[in-house]
Amino acid sequence: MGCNSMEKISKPKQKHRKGLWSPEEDEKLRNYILKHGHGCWSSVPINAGLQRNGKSCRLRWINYLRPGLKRGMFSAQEEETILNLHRILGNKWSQIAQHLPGRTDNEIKNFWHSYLKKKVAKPEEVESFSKHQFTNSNSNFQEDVESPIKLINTVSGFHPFGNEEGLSIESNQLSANSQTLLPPKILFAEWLTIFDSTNNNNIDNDIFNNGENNPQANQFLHYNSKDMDFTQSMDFQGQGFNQGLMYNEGSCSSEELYSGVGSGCVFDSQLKFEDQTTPENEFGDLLFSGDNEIIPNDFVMSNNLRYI
DNA sequence: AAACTATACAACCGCGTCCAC
DNA sequence: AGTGGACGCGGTTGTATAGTT
Repeated sequence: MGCNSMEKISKPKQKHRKGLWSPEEDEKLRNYILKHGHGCWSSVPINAGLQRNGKSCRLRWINYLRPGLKRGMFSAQEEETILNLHRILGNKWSQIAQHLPGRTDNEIKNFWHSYLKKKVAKPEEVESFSKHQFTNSNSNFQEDVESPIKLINTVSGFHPFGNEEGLSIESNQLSANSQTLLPPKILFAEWLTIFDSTNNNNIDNDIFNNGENNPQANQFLHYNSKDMDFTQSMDFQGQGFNQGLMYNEGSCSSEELYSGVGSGCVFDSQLKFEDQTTPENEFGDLLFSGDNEIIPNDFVMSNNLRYI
C-alpha cells in the first residue's frame, strides 16, 4: 500500500536502532522528507541514511518533526475539547486530534493519561465544567445532548457544516455509531505548497505549473501527506483563506516551508473528503466562504468520498 | 547530597485494515 | 481468493526530569 515495486526492492536486513532520537537523526529525517517526501516509509530510513525502521521514522515525523505542530501546554479550550470529544468518541485519539490543530493523537493520549483522566475521576473538579456545558448534568450525557454537532461547535469553535440543522442525528445513535459525529474528514492526497501570497518565486510558480520545469518542485509534488487533514491545516478562527491555512497565521515562502520555519503557509491539493453522512455541499459552502475562492467548483461525488 | 518516587512524554508493540500482486 | 507488506491506531512501556524524603 503506497509503495511501488521499485521502492520495495533491495531492502537490506539491518539491525534497527531503538530509543530516543538524536538531533542528528532528526536532522537527517527532516531534511530527507522535506526534500523528497516520505513516499514509502520503509524506504525512508534507507534513503535518509538512518538505522531506524520505517515505522519509527513515521512516528517521529508525525509526532515531533512535522511542520505545524504545536508544542507546550494545552489551553483551557483544548482541554474542554478533549474532554467533550472523549465523552462522545471514547479513546479515539486520532479522531479527537482532528479537532485540535497542531496536536497529535499521541500528545492528546498522553495528556489524557497524565492529567485529564485523573481530573474526570474527581467529580467535584469537573462538576462546574459539566454544569457549564450541559444543562442536565445529573443524567447520562449521551441521552441528553440535543445535537452532537452543536456540542462539537461549542467546544471547539468549529462549524463543519455551516449550520447545525443540516444534520440530524438521533441522540441514541451516538453510542451506536460515533463516526457520524465527525465533520467530513478532508485528506491531503498530495501535500502541495502552492504559493506564497506575498512572494511568488520560481519554485512556487513551477509548482503551480505541476513542477514541469523544476525537478525540485516536481519532487515536491510527490510529497505524500495524506496524514494531514484539513481541520489541522485550515484556520477556522477567522483568518482569510489566502493566509494561514497551515500555521494559522501569516504566510511563508517555499524556502520557509522547506525549512519548516515559516509562520504560515498556504496549501492546496487534490483534497479528498470523506463523507461521513454529511449533507452535501454544506462543507463546500464553507470552503467558498472566504474572499478568495480556493476550491474550484467541480466536486466529484462518489458514494463515500468527495473529491475536489 | 543521595536515594527514592511521581510525573510527563517519547517511543515501541501488536493488531486490524487496506491494497497490490 | 489468498497472501504479504505497509500503514494507522490505540495500548503499553521506557526514560528523563522534577519533586520529596
